[in-house]
Amino acid sequence: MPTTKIEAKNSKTFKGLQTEVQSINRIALSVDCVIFGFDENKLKVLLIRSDLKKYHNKFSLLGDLVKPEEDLDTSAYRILKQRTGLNDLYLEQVHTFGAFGRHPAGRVVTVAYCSLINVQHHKLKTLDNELHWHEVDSVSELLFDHKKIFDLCIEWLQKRVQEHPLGLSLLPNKFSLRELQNLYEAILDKKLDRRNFRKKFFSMDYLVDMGEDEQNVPHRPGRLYKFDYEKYEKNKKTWSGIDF
Amino acid sequence: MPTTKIEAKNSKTFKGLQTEVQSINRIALSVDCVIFGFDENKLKVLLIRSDLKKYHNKFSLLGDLVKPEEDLDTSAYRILKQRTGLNDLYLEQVHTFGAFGRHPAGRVVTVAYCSLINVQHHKLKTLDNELHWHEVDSVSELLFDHKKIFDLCIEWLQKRVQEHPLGLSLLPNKFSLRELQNLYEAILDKKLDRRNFRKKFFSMDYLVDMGEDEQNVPHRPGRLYKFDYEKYEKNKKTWSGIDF
DNA sequence: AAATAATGTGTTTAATTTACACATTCATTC
DNA sequence: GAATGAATGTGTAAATTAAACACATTATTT
Repeated sequence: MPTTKIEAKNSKTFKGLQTEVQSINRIALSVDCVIFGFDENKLKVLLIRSDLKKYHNKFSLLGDLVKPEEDLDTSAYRILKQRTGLNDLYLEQVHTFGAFGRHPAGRVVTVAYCSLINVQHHKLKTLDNELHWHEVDSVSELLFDHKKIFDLCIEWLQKRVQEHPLGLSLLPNKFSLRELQNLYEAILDKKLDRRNFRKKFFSMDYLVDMGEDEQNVPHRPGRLYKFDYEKYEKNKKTWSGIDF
Repeated sequence: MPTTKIEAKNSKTFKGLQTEVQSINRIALSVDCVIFGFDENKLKVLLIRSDLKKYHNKFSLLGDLVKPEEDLDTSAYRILKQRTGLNDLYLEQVHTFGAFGRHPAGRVVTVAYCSLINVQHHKLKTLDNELHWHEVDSVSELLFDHKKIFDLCIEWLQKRVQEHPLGLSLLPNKFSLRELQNLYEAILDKKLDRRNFRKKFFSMDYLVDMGEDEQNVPHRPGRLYKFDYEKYEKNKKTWSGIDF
């Protein structure tokens, strides 16, 4: 049983706290976005080539410092907007990385967000600048601790797509079941049984038949569906069962 | 299709970045710990009465500012150590709260951590100070946005105990199945079938029979078990299946 | 018209989850 | 020490869910 003295109270005055908050003890805070896309049946991530000479040829996540009067979430949306030109992307906070030596420019704690975007809608925008879509399989080295952040976000995504339909925001509004399955296979890095996959999705009963088929495919076209987010929001599951 | 100009590059020099990181754009960063305990078959949370006159009689989570040269995780462990006297508690980061106006003393972004401790081992320490165990059901008003943080951590816990054995760190090393079930019922706020609960836990096959029975219970004593963390770490599941 | 390639569908089996009841053991009470 | 009370400990049947697996259909291409 440890004998350490325990601090019984918050021993600070409000003024003292204000001083600490407003002068000392400050830290730079940043947001880094892991932006996923899905194209050519591959899961991709949007990276930027660092233009700092010190780090030329290294790619990094898209990030920026949080402004002093900006909500943290707003900051993440701002960065997305700046980089992709879009609001209304799926965005979720994943984890905060705060190891002391993680950034060479000084103490920077960064909050990682994952975003999912439909590559089809943004393909043109990345052609002639330093932004590039990379296949997630081939991401090896990134700036600073960005590889660690990226790896955690991949894990997060794999888990999350199994219990939440966020993955669907990587697809066009209308999609075929083949596209959907390709997406899941790409994210989970695993082959799935086509019949069971369909059965599963149909039984969840959130797919709406659009009454149209695919066009311009070199084989029999598949049916197109959209996802009924409204219905999903109403029927969300909560309890899944103890299992580990 | 939006027409916003997209920032193609990180347009900052390293020096410029250093300036931003080291002078302007700094923010106070804190850690707030939601410390769960389990006692008298109730899920409890450790709160502290604010000693700031402005906020007397309000309870708050246990938190402190992150020091400029301290790892974020280290910070959380330090706070736990200061408040409970213990290292080696289960601790996990949950979410970062960064709304601009959340703290009256200035801009403070806080990282919420959940910690689980065995109340039996620490009961005495909280008797004569401002720390109190509260039943989670009866937590209503907390300082600042701490209720929001607390609510999220409860949700987090409910989900997490179903897919990870962290809940067991709320129990003594040796525990009966009844205690285990009471714990799960308290956390999930739901009655569970005793037979199916046992079957489930036995089938996961991580409970080790200690060859002893409960003592000093006013009825037939139950068998005592411990959890085999080593085995769990080896056999961890990963894939669970698409379902939402 | 034939060949190709992917879509679309159903059944059987196994595994898991749920619902449910009675005998056993220890402590307490009379 | 016999009877009572209260919680432990166990098994089975039914229902649901997941897994494995094969063939007919449709549009395109040759």
